[in-house]
Amino acid sequence: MHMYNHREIEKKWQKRWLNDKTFQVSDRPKKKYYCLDMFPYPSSNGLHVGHPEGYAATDIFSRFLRMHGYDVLHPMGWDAFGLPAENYAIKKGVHPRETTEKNIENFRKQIQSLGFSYDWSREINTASPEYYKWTQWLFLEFYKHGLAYKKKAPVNWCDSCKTVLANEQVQDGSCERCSNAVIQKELAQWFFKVTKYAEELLTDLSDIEWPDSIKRTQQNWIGRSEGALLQFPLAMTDGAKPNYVLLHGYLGSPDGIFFPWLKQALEKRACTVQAPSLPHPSHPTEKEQVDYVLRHCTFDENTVLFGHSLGAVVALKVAEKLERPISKLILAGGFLDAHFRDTERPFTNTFSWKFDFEKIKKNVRGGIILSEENDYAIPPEQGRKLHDALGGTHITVAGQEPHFTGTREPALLEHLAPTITVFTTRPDTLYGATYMVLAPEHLLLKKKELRIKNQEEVQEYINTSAKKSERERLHLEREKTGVEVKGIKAINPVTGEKIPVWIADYVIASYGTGAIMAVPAHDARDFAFAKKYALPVRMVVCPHYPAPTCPVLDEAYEGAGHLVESGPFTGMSNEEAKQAITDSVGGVIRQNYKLRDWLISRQRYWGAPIPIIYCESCGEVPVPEVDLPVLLPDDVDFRPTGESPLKRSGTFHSVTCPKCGSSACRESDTMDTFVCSSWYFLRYPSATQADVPFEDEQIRSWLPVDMYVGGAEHAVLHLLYARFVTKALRDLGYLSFSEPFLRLRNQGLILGEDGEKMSKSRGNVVNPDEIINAYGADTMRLYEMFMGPFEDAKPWSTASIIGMRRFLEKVWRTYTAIPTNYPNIVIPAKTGIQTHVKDFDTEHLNKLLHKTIKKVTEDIQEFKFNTAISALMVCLNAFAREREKGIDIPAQQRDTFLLLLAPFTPHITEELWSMSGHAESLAFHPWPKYDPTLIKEDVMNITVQINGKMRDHIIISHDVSEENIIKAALERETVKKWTQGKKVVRTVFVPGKLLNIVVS
RNA sequence: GCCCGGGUGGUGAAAUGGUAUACACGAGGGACUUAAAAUCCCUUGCCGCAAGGCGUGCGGGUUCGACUCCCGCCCCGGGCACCA
Repeated sequence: MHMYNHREIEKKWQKRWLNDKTFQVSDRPKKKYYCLDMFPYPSSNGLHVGHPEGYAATDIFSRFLRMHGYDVLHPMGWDAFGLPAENYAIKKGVHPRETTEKNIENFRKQIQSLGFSYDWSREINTASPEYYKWTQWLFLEFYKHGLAYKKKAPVNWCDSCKTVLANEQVQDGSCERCSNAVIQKELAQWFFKVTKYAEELLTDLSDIEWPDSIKRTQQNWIGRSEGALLQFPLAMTDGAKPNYVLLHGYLGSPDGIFFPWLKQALEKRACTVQAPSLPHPSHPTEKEQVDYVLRHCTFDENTVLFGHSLGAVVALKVAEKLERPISKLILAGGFLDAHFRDTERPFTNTFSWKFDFEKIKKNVRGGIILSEENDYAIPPEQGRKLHDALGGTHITVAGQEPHFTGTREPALLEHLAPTITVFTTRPDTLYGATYMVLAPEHLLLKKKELRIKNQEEVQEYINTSAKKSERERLHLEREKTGVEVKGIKAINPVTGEKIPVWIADYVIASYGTGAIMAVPAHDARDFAFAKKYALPVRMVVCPHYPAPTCPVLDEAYEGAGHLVESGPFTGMSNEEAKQAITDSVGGVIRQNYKLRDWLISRQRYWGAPIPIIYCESCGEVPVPEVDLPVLLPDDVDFRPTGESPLKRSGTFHSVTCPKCGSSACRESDTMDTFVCSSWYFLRYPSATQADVPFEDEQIRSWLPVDMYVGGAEHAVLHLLYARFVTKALRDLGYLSFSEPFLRLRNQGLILGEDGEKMSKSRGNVVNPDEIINAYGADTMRLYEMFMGPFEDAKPWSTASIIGMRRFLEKVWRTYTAIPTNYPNIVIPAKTGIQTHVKDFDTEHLNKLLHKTIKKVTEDIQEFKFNTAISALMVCLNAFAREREKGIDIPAQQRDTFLLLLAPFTPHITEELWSMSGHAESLAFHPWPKYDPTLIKEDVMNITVQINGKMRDHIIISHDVSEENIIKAALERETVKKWTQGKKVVRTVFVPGKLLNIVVS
């Protein structure tokens, strides 16, 4: 017999599990459970004590489930791309591939030294070409379906990391990685269309079992609010009124979709509108329709020619044939050839599809091309082609309905007539709107025809706010600033009143429409601004209606009430008025989200290259799937310059176009590493398959993930992205479920001994290797699980580990009969137990054991590992006391206890299990069941309270009635002492537990 | 400013309407030992000789009874941050 030697035992079992492939699962599970850890970034610091906390929890859970007969998929892999390896390369000149490989080796060794039951045959590495080939495939799938797109936009730029960042990676206006201030830069970048799933990402939260705090964080991040789009015509001090020619499309008419609404809105602005009904809308021919327009409509230098869908094609042809130039050409959902996304249309051969763009450009002074982002018929490149041919402005907007088929399309009106469109959650306060505010970046300010009188002042304000970093805006910007835009006024659509237009950076360009109607009486921010610049405050919602006078406001009133000073709506409740006022001005109710599309381009080297090629003649060309992976070249100078390092690799950068063969270049940005980690859980089941990213059958067998464990810091990063990718892949037909992770648990942070977050600079980092070496993996696992509630942050204490080690040594002693230094068995005098009691106290200890089974089983299911361990300790202490008395624990009870302990400390339990004569591993042994009849106590211990204070206990059998218990209680000396000379007012009896006697 | 989590012995913590402090660390005492370590036993919220009183951040409330529920505050931690 030996002393407990953790080094020997742990090495032995770890080796055996690996050699025997104990934890490899089959591809065809009978009863599946997918238990997943967030895979680590293999940093050069090695494992941190925070890692094993989550890994121990999933390991306990996996082992527990295996003992319940589940086939548990429990894999591990490496989130291996990322900045630290690259930064290290810059500093030390070691290639990131080399560092990463070394770090992975180290991580694997460390993780294996903890005896986790991973299926190592499914290990994945996101930086391997076998993996990132499929990350690139994912990008291409998204690209093909309009979920990946490139656009020029103001983006977050970290000048120290020399790369752009996603919104989710900006914290307090600073870079998440290096804390450098983030500035705004206008760059063309790749985005994933997360916003398409905003609503679903929000509502599906109710289907998953996640911590409420994470759900709430995601909810807030998605930031849905319901409001109205309202349009304010602009009144310019001079300038002629345009007259409009509106052309409908295939199967359309001037009475269809948005045309009546649009016509009315333009006429309200005192413009003339011609909206001809084009001949044969269901069998349109070019000649007939174009001639019809030329014959029936009049054109002059103030004409704005508008065409929707096929009407846009007619408009182009009309513009080509005009004799005099017109003011403007506006095309919505237009196209240049008859290739549609959905079906063929019958006018393919009745139009010529040849355009004289020079002539058209000569005949129109300006042009606007509007693409609809969810267009079901017109592919996005049509808008781009039109723009290439015509110039002017090309804008992709969200229509009310795909392909601008809503009955009201505010986006169109906005571009047809000078208009400010606002999003407001308070359309009920429209009568109180006394001024407008545009964000400094608002497109309207770029329009020359506005004839802004203080252009210089306005431009200066725009410039200064553009220069401000996010952080500056945050820190020195409680005080609002702004400049009035002189020379234009907005018209309040209900009062007809002309109100001033301001620009101010308290309005954010990227939210809503980038413009607001300011209602200072009912919005705190507008109120502060109005006070500063002496703008009128008009109260229109009063909480005291119908009081004759409303209170004078010294702050904004944002609560509910009834409308006052609001024309026909006066007296209506403000909630009702929201819809009523919106309708009366032709506005639309709309949901708005704070969520932005996910910016995935990174100007860095150590990531998956974006598989796009730019060809001089074909433009943007996706790399054909057969050419994947686009390999990351090794011969690269990684120094960050702000330009992607890949651009400087000649072998990588210059290529030939896969479509036409002419010279082209590759996209040189790489993908955000979060793209790699947004789908890795789909890969594990098919980890070794080279021909597909994930195999159908495997997906059906194993997914979705049943239990997912990791840190809460990913609440709006990884966890949101993975949900998005899952939904997108479902819509592309690859998956049949909508949520990737059914249950989620977050481990709490392990703090340093000083109670602060562990960090190198604080010097409070604990190295798990030393702990494992000194105390053993089992002790380490047990300690991390015993520290406190799994989800709470808790400070590390090396001194406390000894308690866990003592517990395991006690287990060892109890099972191996290795004597303590006690020379022989001595019965402690105080207990008064007779020496002839040599039998296991079956009755009492069996009860305790069965209570322990119940407690441990329930606690593991609820991730309450700390109390489960404490229950195991209580049970063992009782066993050990028996052993102290020289009494043997019967084999059945000994085995049961080992099985309960096994998920927590697998090495020592396997060893003791085999020493007890079991040939098979206990990893798949059925989990013990408890006997409910054994758990019941046969006598009740009733607490007796007097006036709610505990005074006495009575021990009494179950069959005694309440009445008799009260009687018995009142006869007790201790009770009498309190009831003497008092009257019993009432008694409260809790069966089996407590009796409260109320006296006065 | 808004949202979330938390505040219980010397320490990590347990108890989610019914005996406050299970389990563990630390501390003190004892047994064993030439001695130490290990082990085993006892004690360990505060005041008090005791009877008893007080006690879960603070102040109120609901209740026969509150760490637990409600209202108002204070402090600590985390997240969001001019989102119309």
